[in-house]
Amino acid sequence: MENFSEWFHDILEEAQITDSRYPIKGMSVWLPYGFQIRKHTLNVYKDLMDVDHDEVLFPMLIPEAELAKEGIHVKGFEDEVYWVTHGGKTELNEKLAIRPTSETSMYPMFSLWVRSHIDLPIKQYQVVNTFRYETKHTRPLIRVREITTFAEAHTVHSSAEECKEQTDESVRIYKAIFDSMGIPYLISKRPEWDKFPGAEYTMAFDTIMPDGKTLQIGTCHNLGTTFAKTFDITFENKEGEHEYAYQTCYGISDRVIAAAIAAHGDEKGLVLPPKIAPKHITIIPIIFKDGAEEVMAKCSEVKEALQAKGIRVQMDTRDIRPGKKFYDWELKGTPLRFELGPRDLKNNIAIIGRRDTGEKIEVNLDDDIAEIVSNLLTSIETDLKAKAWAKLEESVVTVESLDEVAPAVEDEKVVQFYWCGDEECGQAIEEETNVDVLGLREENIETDKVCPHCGKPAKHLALMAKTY
RNA sequence: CGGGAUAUAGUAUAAUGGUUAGAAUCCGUGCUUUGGGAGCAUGUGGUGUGAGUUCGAUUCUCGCUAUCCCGACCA
Repeated sequence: MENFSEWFHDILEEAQITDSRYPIKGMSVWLPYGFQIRKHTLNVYKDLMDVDHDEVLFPMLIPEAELAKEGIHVKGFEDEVYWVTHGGKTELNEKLAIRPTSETSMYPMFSLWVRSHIDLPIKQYQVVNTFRYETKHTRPLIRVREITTFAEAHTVHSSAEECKEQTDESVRIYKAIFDSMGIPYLISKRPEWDKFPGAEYTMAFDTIMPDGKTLQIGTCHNLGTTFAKTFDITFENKEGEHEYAYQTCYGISDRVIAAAIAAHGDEKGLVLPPKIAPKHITIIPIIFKDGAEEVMAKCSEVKEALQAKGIRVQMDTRDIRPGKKFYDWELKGTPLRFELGPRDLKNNIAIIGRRDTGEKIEVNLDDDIAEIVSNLLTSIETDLKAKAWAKLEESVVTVESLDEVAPAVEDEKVVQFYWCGDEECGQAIEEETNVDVLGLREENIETDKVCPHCGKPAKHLALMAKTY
């Protein structure tokens, strides 16, 4: 995969994930196969969130006055908001923003809902589309103008400690999501100048794409009382005093799917982790004129047996040569393939092929095939994850001087270095190297290293990379 | 948003200021096939959009839209 950009663009079309020919820049269509992947990804998300969050749905339009209330926040988004200015031919008295994110849509309502500490915490999430007028070159799933799958959670708490705990918990939830899809990640605390507009601090997940650039795939923001002050979210505490509520928000998007595709794919196409694969296994009957009925009957029997055990199974009965079917499902990334022809039937065996390793396993038709398949799916999940993590770890190199940054980045690496943590120094480093500081991988550590820019004692381990 | 390039069939492409825009692939139909991308026959389908130059524009010029590369910004 020497040209990731091209590979990614082609695979989305060939595997029928999205059709990016929709005539608006940065907006594309989810095709049935891609939609299935998206659905299973959302199920992973929802299963984890539903444990102690409530799913809700807020309106997409936000009055200009609400959006403008939080000065720092609005400044972060002002250049990328779409506006609704007319209703039919009538110009609206007040422009309506199409949500670029939902804080200003949700928090005025939170203000009405929160009265006392009894009402807290509130933990809600919604899966919606959001819109951002991107000026940069857009890229399906990675940089789009309509984020079709914006899964955002918002919580309200009665103390700063609880807020901090929630942010830690959010990080744990996101780890679980990425782990179940085998997506490797780097967690870092974003630098001051790159945190979510209005947040106290931002914990971010970045993955490394095959071209060495990082992709932000999830963020957890501790909002403190910034938004509570702006939107007047107050509660009466146990002592009968009114205080501002503490909030967090955290979100993931379509990019998770982009990351899964990029993390596991190969020259033959997609390699989908079982959790999000539309089908776990494709049964390919090998049909000749003679014995076709028997082969089909056995295949159907296997299909039903697998289905009964909750395995997502399909049978490819198209009247084309088997080789074509093999290529098709390899391209689409189905984790397993089950081949059965007259010759096998005579020997009472079948072949199961693994998409990730190409390995072919002979099974006896009297064996518990559902059991074998389940076990294979589990090892595929484990192996994909291990392979992707090994690649990520290989991609991170430690540097001691800024001169080493450019060659490392040229070599498609992410660099980590010991840093003093001063904002001014960080900005200077970004300017000098023309590489972004992702953030702090480890904070306030004991080290005798010095900052490669200013020479002051280093306090943190920081990450730098070319970013998407 | 600044600099550069591109736009021909579903896809990737060839050609042309003037009769009917060509081959591939894909797709449809028929027959023979089917253990790693089948063969033959036959058929459908095309110059992004708006204006200008011109007797005549897919071709030349400009705007718009979209796509690709580089930069600033951003998730």
